[in-house]
Amino acid sequence: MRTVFHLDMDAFFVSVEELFDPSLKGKPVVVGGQAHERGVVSAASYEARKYGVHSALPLRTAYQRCPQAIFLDGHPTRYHEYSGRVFEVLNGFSPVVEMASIDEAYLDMTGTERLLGPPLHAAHLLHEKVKQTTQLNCSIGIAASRLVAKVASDQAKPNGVLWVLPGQEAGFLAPLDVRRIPGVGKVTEKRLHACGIRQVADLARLDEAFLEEKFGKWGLALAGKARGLDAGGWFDSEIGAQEDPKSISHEHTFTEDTADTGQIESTLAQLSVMVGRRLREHGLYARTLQLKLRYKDFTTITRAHTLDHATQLDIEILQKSRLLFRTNWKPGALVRLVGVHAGSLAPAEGQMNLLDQDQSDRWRKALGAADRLRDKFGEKAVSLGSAVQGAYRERTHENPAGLPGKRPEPRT
DNA sequence: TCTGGGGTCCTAGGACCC
DNA sequence: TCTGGGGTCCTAGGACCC
Repeated sequence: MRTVFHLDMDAFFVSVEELFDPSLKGKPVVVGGQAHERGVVSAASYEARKYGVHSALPLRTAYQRCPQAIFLDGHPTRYHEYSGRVFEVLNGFSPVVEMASIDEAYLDMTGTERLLGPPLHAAHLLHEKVKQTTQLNCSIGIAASRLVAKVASDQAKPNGVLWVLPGQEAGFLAPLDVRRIPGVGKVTEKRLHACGIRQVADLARLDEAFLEEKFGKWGLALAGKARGLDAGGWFDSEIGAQEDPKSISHEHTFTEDTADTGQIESTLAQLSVMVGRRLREHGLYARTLQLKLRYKDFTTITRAHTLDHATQLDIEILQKSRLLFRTNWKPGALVRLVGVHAGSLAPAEGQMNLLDQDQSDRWRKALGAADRLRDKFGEKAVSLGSAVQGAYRERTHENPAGLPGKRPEPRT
């Protein structure tokens, strides 16, 4: 029998902000941007939640509901720093720790009893230690599966510990709304309601065949979840098994919708550089590049292209995403968002002829140098995209095929 | 309600191959 | 000729999570 902890920080971003500005305590605080900006709430203080403000709510709506709230842009580097501190504490409690996101983690506590005592005791020690080293509150769920531990930490909020005893899983879940099951979102909830299923108990009563017929592969997993099992999908994976990312992407929503190709393509250049850089950081190469385009009316298209080799080079990423943009954009249509996505990632670039290989090596060295400059002097040290764009223009003159030629040498 | 940005996983259809 | 069947790859879209 496994013992799993799920630890979730309470109102994480807001709580970190309060550490740096104690005057925020007890007030309605919204992290995510200014009240009039495009964007959504990243985190809301419990005070703000009383007015119906919650994460993912548009900032403008949050303002309508709670005009007296304090709106903050937030400090991502501080959040990462505190997330790291939490991780250090967790590492002292179990060798098997997995940060599931910036503010939550799973710990496999199986076999820690001799050292830390029974689960509830260990959880209280952990809760204390987190508070002591970060001054932040968290909630902890304890169960035999990841799924139930996660639901338990949710029920324990704020600042609580909840243990679901082995054998009690179904009973614990039964009275809860189906929406509490991770993976059941707005759409699935509605479909379940349409079938008369509102609580987990209703779900557990149904037979698997019915759920599979109605909801496919997902329905089958759902049947297991209703009984507290880590049935299928992500929850079934080992805790702490950290794998390479499967995709890397960056996107940007314009402050105002635009049909200016210069603006859109220079944004594509910036996004391409960011994607290329992340690929190099991970030592990964992408074979599929994808453009994302969202229009004024929010209709969104994605257009992908698979290369015959894998790449981590900014220019190649830009070339493809720009081509996809030029061939798929409805001319004149106002664009709200553009994105660049790299998929089919692998740790090597695959077969390439020697000439291309040589060119590719030189680019990689130059880009590595640019990355280090940015590390040292900040993101603006190497003008984003313009170097690549310049190189691209030269290249198109000399070499219309866009294949690596003798020049240009990358400018950094 | 005027809707971010970074991900994961699933579905479904078509191409292509044997 | 009126039509198979499985496997794999690619593309597009969508649900969901924090």
